[in-house]
Amino acid sequence: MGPIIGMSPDKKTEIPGMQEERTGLRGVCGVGTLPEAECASSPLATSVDRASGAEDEELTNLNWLHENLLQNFTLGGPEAQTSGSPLFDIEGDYKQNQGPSSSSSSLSQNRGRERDSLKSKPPFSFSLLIYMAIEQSPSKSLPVKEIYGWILEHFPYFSNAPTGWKNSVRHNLSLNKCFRKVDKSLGKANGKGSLWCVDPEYRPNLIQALKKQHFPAAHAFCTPPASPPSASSPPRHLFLQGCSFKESDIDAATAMMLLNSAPGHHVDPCNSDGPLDLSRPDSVLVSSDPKQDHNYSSAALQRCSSRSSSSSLSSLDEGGCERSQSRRAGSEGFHSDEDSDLWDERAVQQTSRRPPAIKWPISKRPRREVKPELDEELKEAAGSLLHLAGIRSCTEGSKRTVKSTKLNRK
DNA sequence: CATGGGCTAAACAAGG
DNA sequence: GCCTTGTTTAGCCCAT
Repeated sequence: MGPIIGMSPDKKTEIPGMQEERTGLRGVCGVGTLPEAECASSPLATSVDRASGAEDEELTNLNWLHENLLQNFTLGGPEAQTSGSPLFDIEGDYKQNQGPSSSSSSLSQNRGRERDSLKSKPPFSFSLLIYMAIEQSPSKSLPVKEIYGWILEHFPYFSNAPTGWKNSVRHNLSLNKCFRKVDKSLGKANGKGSLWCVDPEYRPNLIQALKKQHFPAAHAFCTPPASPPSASSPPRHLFLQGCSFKESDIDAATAMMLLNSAPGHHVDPCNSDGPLDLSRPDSVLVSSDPKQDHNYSSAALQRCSSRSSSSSLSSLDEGGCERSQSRRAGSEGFHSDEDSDLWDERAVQQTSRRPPAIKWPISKRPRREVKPELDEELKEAAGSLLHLAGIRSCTEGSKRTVKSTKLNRK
């Protein structure tokens, strides 16, 4: 598939130590302390790779993760909230939890973390960065310049980085089928450049990419919960490596998408509070020219029928193929609002390891038949995802820490 | 080892 | 002419 990339830009520095760390910790976290029922209630939790059995299934439990990990990590303390600087680095907190004597110098540690955050790349791929930026915008569409601005604002790393990252951003926007140009007449009326928005049909795949960045890494923190999960209040801010988010930031968008997938909870991000009606086929520049369907999309089309969802990219394939084919069948542009919404539902269900053979008849499937319990489950899933933004980043920071530690040893 | 994902760099065109 | 934006290509590294 293609466009979605759930990999971090700094993967080159963080990944090598990941596997051994994960395997090393897996033995620790194998203790079955995770509540099972919540796993079933979270569509997202079930989407993680569970091929290795019950142990892994327990590890993918979202509620266990955020209810325990977030208790251990200071996600959004008062200091962090006021500073608003991207200083979350799980290393410090992780070590604080490991060691008894490190809690006295948290202020200096935070300053050190802030310095680190300026040096280290954010744990998101450019696709996800763009996705976050766009989803955070009120109109769910941004010009390139504002995408730059958002990235700079949330990831100060790039302010000191060479300008090549802007090229990468543009490259992603152009090449990644997840992003679409908005018709100038409907969007930015003056000035050059177009507005860019997230293709609603690819949104679930972006979610999954984001998710898959979250979950596997969370294994690194699979320490048995020291205390039973409590209904602690969720963090208000999530401080990631290299960036800071309010809870309402990026994963609020993600959560909103999950909520969108819930029957009766549709909030069209492109229509909600902006003038753009992206559900209209004429509101988005979509070319049927096969020439434009290059690279990612064409690869996606080629692979979509054969590959399993072993990666976030392949998962995007699943969605992209269907849409690409439908596009080639003549339906240019966005699906109707209902179509994309239905597709979202299907995507969420597919991530829930529903047998892939099931294909809902789009035109016949009842919409808006709200089952309250299902609705609540989806809401919970959205909430879980909110928390996971911090958790995954915690693990990224941890992985980075472990890696650097090993390098230092060498 | 092959394949694919992701990043980076570069060139080029178009428009302001 | 310069800058920004958008597209395209190529190459590299890394994980699977």
